[in-house]
Amino acid sequence: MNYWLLKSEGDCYSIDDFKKDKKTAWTGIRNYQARNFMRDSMKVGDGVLFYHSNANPTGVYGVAKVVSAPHADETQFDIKDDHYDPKSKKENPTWMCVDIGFVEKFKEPVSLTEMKLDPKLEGMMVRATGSRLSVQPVSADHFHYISEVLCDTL
DNA sequence: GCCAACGTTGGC
DNA sequence: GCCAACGTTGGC
Repeated sequence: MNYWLLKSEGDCYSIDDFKKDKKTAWTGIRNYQARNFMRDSMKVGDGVLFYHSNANPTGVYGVAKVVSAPHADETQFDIKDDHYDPKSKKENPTWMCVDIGFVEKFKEPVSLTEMKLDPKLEGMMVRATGSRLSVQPVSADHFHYISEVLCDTL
């Protein structure tokens, strides 16, 4: 079982939208490294930290889980979609996504500031400056620490 | 809104 | 294949 951190901009798709939807296809990822993680390494049941960038505060807002195998991201074929990719072919889609299911929303978000200050989270990818990757692997220890310890002790 | 860091593009 | 120019991300 693997663990991940997925980034979303708060005004684009928020944790409240997600809570309402219960389940969503994680579309619009147009970065090869992020795609490769979804395509090659994500499995049904994997744990996901739901992260908001450009939010106040920036940080982890809740937990989700992977609920589908990787499949083609349909937005790449939709000419009206912002993420339309004219180079991608139906027979051989460039971009893949997975579906994720809502698990919980934290009472208070675990802020990036807090995560950066906590020695237990040393080495976490999201702490690195210039870490723009929107799909990041997270260690089991870091996942459990954030979703079971930090979010309850605020 | 600013700007640093990063990814992608395209000329050569 | 190099690298400069450009566009985007994301913290502040």
